[in-house]
Amino acid sequence: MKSMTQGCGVPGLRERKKAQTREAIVAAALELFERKGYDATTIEEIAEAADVSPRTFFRYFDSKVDVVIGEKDESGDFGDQLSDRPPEEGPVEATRQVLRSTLGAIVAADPTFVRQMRVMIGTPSLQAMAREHFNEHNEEMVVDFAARMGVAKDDLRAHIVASAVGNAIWTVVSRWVAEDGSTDTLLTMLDDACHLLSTGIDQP
Amino acid sequence: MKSMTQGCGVPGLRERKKAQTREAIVAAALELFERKGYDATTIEEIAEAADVSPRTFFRYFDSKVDVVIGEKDESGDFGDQLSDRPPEEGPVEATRQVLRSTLGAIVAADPTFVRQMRVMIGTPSLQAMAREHFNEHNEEMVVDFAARMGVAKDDLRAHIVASAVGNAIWTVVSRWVAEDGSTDTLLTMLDDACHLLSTGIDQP
DNA sequence: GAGATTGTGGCATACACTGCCAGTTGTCAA
DNA sequence: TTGACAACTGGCAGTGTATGCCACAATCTC
Repeated sequence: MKSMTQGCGVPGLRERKKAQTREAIVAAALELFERKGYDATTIEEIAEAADVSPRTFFRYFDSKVDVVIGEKDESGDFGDQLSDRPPEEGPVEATRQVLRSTLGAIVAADPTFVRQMRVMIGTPSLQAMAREHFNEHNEEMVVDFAARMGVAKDDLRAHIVASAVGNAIWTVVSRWVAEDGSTDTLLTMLDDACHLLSTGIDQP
Repeated sequence: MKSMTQGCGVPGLRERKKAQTREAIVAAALELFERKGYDATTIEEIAEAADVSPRTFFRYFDSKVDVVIGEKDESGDFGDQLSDRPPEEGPVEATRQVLRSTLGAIVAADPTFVRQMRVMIGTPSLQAMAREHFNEHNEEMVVDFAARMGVAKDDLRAHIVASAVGNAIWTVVSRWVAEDGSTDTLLTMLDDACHLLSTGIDQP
């Protein structure tokens, strides 16, 4: 009743067409967003450029922002990777180690990532949601951090730390996208930020 | 051509009516948001309850979220207060000192503040914007923090710190609104959070 | 009170988004 | 190959937010 795709191997014509349509919508949308701005671009224009009906657009994306934000769970099992880090590492250090191996992979795997980020950064009405999207794994962080810090899951401090770390990642990535593009720079910036948080902001 | 209000003293009937209408809209909106939820409440219902036309609603508020988020600049001259703190204080400590004297005043001065916060917290689609609203003074923090840290205004670290502090404030206030209500608790939570950030997250 | 200014309501419109229904296309089994 | 079934698609109607425009009414100034 469920999978009519051939269990393995070739995805089947229907699946391929779907992927194709999705790609067409993303490509058309990003091109328009970059050219005339996110707010000035209508669903109708995207649909027309992608050669589908507006109704179909909403079958692939729940909303206009989803084309830019979309793609949940880019980094798979973030929570698991975090809990695999040795317990003697502090919250910041553990996160930094996970990100060092994850972040580069994400950037490399998804060629539209940087373009999406640029649209997010360049569109004020999107920034709030974009930041929230980067805090997607916040809850997993809270759980792991609480364990590392030896406090309860609902302890204020675990939430403070998760929030600080999550938003630091957003700050780093958004600045990196705006200025540069090399993975080395990204990791250097990440180290900088983590060092600051892990050793204390007010310390000289 | 500008002020037809009597320069001083009595605000004039027109001004009073405007304030009255605005209050009626806020009251009606909050009451409805609390009773049936933010998303399930329409502008039309708010307008009807406040006894104005939907069109007039949009003359007082740019959007539905503005009724909840609105009221820019609750804490007046945050940037000035920050730069008035002695330079030997670190970014976190300086912010904490300013907030200790400011936060209580804000809460006390605006009786609808807590109700608005509760709606924000209880409405997923609002949380992103609410967080952003709390980062309203982010730019001022960046400028002051950069000076305290002896780095340039566009240095990554200044931004990281401002982001960490801003979101810590949001975390503290939102948890405080959800659990308690006394000013003492608020200040204790603030101290906790600041201590963590100022001395270093990964330090035991 | 006369005239200028400003607040208000109603109307038309644009855009995001959803439910519904009919028509087409891909899939699987006989 | 063919026919039944499921999934994809487009069009239409409708809701809700938000904006521009115009006429009318209330307030303010003189």
